[in-house]
Amino acid sequence: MRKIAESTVRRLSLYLRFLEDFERQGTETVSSEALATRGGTTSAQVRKDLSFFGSFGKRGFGYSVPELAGRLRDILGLERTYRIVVVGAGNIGAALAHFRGFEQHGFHVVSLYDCDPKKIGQKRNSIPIRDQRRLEADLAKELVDMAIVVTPAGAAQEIVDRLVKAGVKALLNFAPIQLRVPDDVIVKNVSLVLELEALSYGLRNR
Amino acid sequence: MRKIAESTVRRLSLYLRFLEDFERQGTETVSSEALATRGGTTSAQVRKDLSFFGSFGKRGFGYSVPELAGRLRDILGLERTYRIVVVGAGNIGAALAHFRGFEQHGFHVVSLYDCDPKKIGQKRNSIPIRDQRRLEADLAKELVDMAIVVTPAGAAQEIVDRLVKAGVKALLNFAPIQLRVPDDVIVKNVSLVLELEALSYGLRNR
DNA sequence: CTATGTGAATGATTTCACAGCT
DNA sequence: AGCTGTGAAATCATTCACATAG
Repeated sequence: MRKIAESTVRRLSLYLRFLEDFERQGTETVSSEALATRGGTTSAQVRKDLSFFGSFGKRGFGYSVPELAGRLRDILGLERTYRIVVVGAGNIGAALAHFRGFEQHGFHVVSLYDCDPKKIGQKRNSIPIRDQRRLEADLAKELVDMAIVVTPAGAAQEIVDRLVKAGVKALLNFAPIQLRVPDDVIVKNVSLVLELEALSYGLRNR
Repeated sequence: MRKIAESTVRRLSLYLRFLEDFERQGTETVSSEALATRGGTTSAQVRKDLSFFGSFGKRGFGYSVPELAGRLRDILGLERTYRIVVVGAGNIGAALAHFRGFEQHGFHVVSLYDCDPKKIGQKRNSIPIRDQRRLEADLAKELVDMAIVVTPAGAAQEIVDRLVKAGVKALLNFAPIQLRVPDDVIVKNVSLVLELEALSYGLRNR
């Protein structure tokens, strides 16, 4: 498959969110223009994004909402569910455990990991908090697809090395460091301070 | 000022993070190559990013760590602190209240807002939870610079309309909807499901 | 001699505009 | 008649490569 831009993939995910809304409200058909307006982009952009993967619409008509949603789920690899662990059961880790959006979209948080003996054995939203030292043993029994890293900065790289060694190929990193991983491991970073700094820049320069 | 790419601004913020590390460990001097390696980019990219704003290095030598950090803070508008409110005192809102990174970087969370009478009046990490209905009255007394929106999807647009009307010009949105705001209001979206879907796409296509 | 700063070249992404289906 | 799908054009971002300053 031809290399697809990160920005395109992110927009596809956004289009899928809109299609889910349309599905819920029973809308049958949608035009590229309608998706564009909703997502703050242009109809040409929507059509171009889709065209990398096939042609899913009917000319003069638009797209079938359920069909396009299905195609996007297929493209994004969402026809299956994913098993996830969250490493770090602090405030953010616990909040992630309670976040319903993950489950609703097929991302199943199977376990939290922490090193605080007071937390180990507890649950958050019925998800168990396990001893971080058991990570390798647990993953060897049943591998997970993705890990969310919400440890302090100092612990993140070591945890990630262990996750990678255990076979995890996709990471969502909240720690404020740039992780070093092999080429076949995908990392996405979430940095709230960085987002606020981008807002700060924006406020100042306009 | 010439229009600067979003991607450049985000990298500047990243460079600043690295410079803060260097400052802490007392490193005096850094090269574009060192910053590049750290951030997974190239030295040419680093120099180009900086060149949009001036020339801060010494040829044959590199950059003074404290000086470059200062310049970046200045460029990003971080020579001051910002007052922030968090709307929605659910799990994520509470986690944000406990997040030390905000305060450390000059983003001061002054208040949480919620509509649940059981939560109103409580505190999270000594930040008060106030009645959402008081938003306008409070902001009229003392305006905030930014708001973080962590309400359910259904409530987000209405809250944002009120924040905008009250004069807030910068929003960080966690709600899974595309917000409609006037042109002079900046919005950055954080969508964890979108990040996981991007990981899903990545896992499948390599 | 070393590492910056920067035009010029290359590469990537978005927009345009219209032919082609339905 | 209307909206998609798509090459071609335009714009935007990154990389190259080297003159220049310390």
